[in-house]
Amino acid sequence: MVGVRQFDEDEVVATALDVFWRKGLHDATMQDLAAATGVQRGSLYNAYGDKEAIFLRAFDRYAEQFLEAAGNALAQDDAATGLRTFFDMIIVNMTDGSPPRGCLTTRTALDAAISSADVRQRVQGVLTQLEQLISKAIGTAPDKRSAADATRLARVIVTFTRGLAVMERAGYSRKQLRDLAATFIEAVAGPR
Amino acid sequence: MVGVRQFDEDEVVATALDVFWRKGLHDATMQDLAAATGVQRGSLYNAYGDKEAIFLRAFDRYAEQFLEAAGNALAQDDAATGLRTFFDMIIVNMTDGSPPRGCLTTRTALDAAISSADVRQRVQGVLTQLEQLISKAIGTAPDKRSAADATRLARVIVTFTRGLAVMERAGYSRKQLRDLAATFIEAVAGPR
DNA sequence: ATCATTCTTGACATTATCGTCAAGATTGAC
DNA sequence: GTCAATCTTGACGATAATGTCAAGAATGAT
Repeated sequence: MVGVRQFDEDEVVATALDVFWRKGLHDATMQDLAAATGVQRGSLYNAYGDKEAIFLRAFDRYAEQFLEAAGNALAQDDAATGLRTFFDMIIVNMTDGSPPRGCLTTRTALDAAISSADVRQRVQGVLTQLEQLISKAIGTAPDKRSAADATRLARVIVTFTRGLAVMERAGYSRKQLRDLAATFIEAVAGPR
Repeated sequence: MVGVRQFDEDEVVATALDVFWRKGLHDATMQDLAAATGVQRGSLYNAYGDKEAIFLRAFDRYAEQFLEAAGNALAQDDAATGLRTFFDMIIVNMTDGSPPRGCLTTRTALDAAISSADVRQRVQGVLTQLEQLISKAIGTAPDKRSAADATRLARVIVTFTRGLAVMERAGYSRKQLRDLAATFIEAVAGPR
């Protein structure tokens, strides 16, 4: 390698993630990314090709962090406790920052119609993996749910987390989201 | 009135609704609206002011239709049957068209960060009214749920419908959404 | 120390959208 | 039939974003 890259790629991707999280894939511009990272537009084009390529890297980083956090939260002896911890985690995740950034996966999913197949695939990937994590967590509960039931219920839970993300965008507070999650858990996992 | 408007306002708003539903507030352009309605851009500006004003009219139309349909669906003797009919309705609503248009309220909510207070208010209005419709429907169920419980549960149900809208955008089919809704209803309203 | 390679920079061309406006067309009222 | 008010039309200017490129800067390899 001769003319060497003048910026730290990891740092750029991390900063880009922050920009995309706050503005969304569609609304974040290359100028936004250039300003936030301190790397000129031309250099970003040279290094990555286009905006979407940067987004994919940033999103992969996000997905990895998110799924790891979800897995950790769900890893409790008691499945119900795991679910509560998990919901706490995702609610903090989407209400963090000022103003709150919301859920990047959900925001990206809603842009799906105008996004590439690559982007859609990443979104589906996160949802599928999340479903599997949840299914595994509730499937190993002491009350021995059937595998089929666990899968179906896990998908319902994933769907509800998406609903929370929408409610957050609609203006619901962290406290209201927690109330919602508590009611949901009680209704779904409680009486059994 | 002297120089009279050359187009049918109702028709224009209806067509605009279709455009916004397919493309979203953000992505639909005045050119799109002009092309779809057959009314020149300049005339639209003259008649309505700007894109958002047209959107608000279209959205009001949508909200009215949607809430009426929801109310009808929920109006069943049995609350559980009402819920099932209601979920059928919203799933058809969001998977209709080719390609499916998704849920306009949800899509608009996700644009909330970049929308005006007026737009945000409409979204909240739809969600609030929907919550009240549902609360009323399940609150009058024979098993005499407490009013507080009905409100909380209604909000959970609204949240789940938002989740379904996201899942639709993520690529889930009408059939998959129906499965999800059935599992949800069974888990929440079934065992009691 | 020099070279060849890669990165960086700033400018450029292109495309798209917005909102405005003056000139012309239309039409209800008289 | 004429008039005045309103609508329509097409062009205009401004702004913003995209992606490309040639010239210059930087640096690892020799």
